[in-house]
Amino acid sequence: MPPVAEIRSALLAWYDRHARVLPWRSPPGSGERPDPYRVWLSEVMLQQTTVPHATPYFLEFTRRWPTVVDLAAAPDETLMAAWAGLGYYARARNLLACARAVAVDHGGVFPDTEAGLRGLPGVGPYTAAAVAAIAFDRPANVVDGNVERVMARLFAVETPLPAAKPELTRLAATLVADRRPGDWAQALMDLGATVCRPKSPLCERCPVAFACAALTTGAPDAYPRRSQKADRPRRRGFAYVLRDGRGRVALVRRPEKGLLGGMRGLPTSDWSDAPAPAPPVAADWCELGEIEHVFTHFHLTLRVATAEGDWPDAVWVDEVEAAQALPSVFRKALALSPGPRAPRRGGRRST
DNA sequence: CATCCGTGGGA
DNA sequence: TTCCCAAGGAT
Repeated sequence: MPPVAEIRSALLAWYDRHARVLPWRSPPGSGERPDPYRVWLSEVMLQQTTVPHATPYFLEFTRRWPTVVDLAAAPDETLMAAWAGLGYYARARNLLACARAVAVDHGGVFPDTEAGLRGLPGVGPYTAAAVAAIAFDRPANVVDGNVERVMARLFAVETPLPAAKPELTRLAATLVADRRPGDWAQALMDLGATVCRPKSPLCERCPVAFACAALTTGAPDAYPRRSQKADRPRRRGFAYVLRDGRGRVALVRRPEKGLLGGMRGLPTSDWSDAPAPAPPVAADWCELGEIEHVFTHFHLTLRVATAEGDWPDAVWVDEVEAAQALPSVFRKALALSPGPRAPRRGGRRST
């Protein structure tokens, strides 16, 4: 049997000394509950996203929309533009849907239970547990990638991920208690982020090394076991930079669902594994080169062509503002293309 | 249960 | 260069 009480007190003591200062966090042991809106917003932004990447977005969002009711009133287009660059754009659509649900169905107040939170758009098992624990002091079992890794090592779980997930969740549940549930959840995640790291874990600094089964194997970084990854195919296509000669570029609104759903983007060809097709609109095209971009499940090689001309259903947007509101893949494409104020002849060649 | 969905930083 | 993957959720 693992020394549950010792593990808990050792990790909480460590957290009291080493908790990171983060804009959405209240100091450990302060007894001060952080604003549920800020906790929820930070948790959604941090889904599959690093703290350094999400932090400036969090500060800007809370500056522009101090409460969930403010956020609920934001126009879709404005919200999506503010999210541009953060990735996983379904999160932004769900964020707005969730804010509106809280504003309309819950009187602007977040549900204070895990079950209540779970029913909100974009709030899954992890986020519901995290908000319940951190904002409402509920003893929820908060299991993210960090916690899974810590459990896999602490108990030397041999089952590979993702199959091990239920087992890791059960193990994490054995450590949850009524005392300081919010701090406990954050302590576990901080430990995973800073000490029990995916690579090169700092076991000599670990407050629960005394109980770690993976450490005794001599290769703690070999946990969690993982089943083999599928390799990413490569797709090819065109992006089209159409200008009106007055500092504006043509953008299209992408379909609500699917890749980069609901975001504005440059007009493109289809992206397939076949060679990229020629530009479909008659114009004097100048090919500028290509960019590489990596999505979650495929590599993309995008050839960028530019011309003056029109495009079906395009909206014309000032180029500087446009770049700001675009997903990264289109920012790259736009950056490749010289703007009207810095004209450049010829194109770059790839090889 | 498998697949889809971004991005950027580090080793 | 290439590979890994980070505070997941929806379908």
